[in-house]
Amino acid sequence: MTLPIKRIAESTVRRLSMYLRYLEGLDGVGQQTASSDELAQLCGTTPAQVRKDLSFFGSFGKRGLGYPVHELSERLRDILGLGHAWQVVIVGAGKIGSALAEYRGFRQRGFQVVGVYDKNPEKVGRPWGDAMVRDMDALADDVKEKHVDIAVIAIPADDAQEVVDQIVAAGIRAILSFAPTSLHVPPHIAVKTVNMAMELEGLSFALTNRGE
Amino acid sequence: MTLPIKRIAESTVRRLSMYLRYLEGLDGVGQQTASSDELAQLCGTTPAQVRKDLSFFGSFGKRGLGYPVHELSERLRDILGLGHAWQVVIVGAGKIGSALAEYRGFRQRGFQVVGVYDKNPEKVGRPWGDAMVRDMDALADDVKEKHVDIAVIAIPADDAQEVVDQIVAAGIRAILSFAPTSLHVPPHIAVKTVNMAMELEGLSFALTNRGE
DNA sequence: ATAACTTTGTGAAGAATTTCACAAGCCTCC
DNA sequence: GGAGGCTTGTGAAATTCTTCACAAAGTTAT
Repeated sequence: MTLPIKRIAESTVRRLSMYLRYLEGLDGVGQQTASSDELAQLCGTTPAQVRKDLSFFGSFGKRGLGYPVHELSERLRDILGLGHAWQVVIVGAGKIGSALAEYRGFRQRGFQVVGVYDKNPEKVGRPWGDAMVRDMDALADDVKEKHVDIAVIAIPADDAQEVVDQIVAAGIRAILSFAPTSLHVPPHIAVKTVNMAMELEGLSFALTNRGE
Repeated sequence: MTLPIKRIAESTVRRLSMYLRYLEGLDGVGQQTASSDELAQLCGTTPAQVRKDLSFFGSFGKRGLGYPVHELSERLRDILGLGHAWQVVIVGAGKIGSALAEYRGFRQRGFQVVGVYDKNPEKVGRPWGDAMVRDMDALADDVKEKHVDIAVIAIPADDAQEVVDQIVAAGIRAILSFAPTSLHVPPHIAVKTVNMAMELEGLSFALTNRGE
């Protein structure tokens, strides 16, 4: 793969992820090639955007024909690092953690859940898929010993920063947070936050101020 | 409120939502004023960004002093349209829908869940909070009759577009989707999509290509 | 083999967003 | 009431991201 010299925009990465999803769909029904125009329509973007995004990483298409569906899928999986078997822990055994556990795409894509943690004694010890819920006290040690890559934070906002500090100290490398708070971490840690309140309020704003 | 002449960037709206969250916290502990610097640190952004964001809507601060916490909270609630009692339906009675139902901030902020729908006959009729799960067939009619504003889509990607088409025809105005697919809607409909796979793959990318 | 058609890859232009930097305003203290 | 210290509000600059537009290259048909 041509290494990205420039910093790649987050929006580009998000779109790559989307291209991959649709390419896999096309691959599944045996389609051989797809044009930037077709991908753009599927993903709700523009052909120029598709071509530009892909061009950061190399030139994968054939002029006059489009992109080879199967091969581009593989390339995108490489680019996105989906070849690895990332070690994931889920922190918080509530509904959100539960929803995540149910989510198939998780394991399918190489995200391997190696532990679920909760501080509530009633939940500790309960079965959870193949494993069981462990006590939060064990989290930091486990992260260190098992070289966990990613932690999914599904606990209340007030507890989140403290837990994050612990697992950062224990060597976590990336965090996906569902806690409605901004997390402070050292710059080498990758963080994504999904904030439902923010999304809803974005809709509320759109409904209120539309037509402007 | 000074009406926004310019189109307001989505990123700005997201930050407004975050400012509001922290301002409410400060208000709760009786803090009278907050500077753009303090807000920026809390929210993980820059003071200039805070001031610029707020300046789109008016000038709420006092030089030398900062922003009045309580008053700015109220203004932000107005701006974000959180005075309304938005009517919300949840489509899909699975784990994600369930997690949403559990989410307090929902009702707190004026989002009123008036119905939960599922096409699975086993789930239809089950209790759900105060109400019960209704059959998906009733969704479009209910949206029309009850003037539902927002639909939360928590069903598989393959079913999502069809349902969305129905409720758009029935007069829905905004959609929050958890289906990992891009939804096609007329331009006057507000749509937000939360895509867990995309977030995880963003982290995978960061872990793979960091240090560049 | 040629012509007509399609589609990529990409500099350059354009648009959007963030950051800078500083004048103006408000507060406090003496 | 004047000086000193903060902090806002905001044009302008810088940066980032998207769109344009077209040459180059491949395909298909004849």
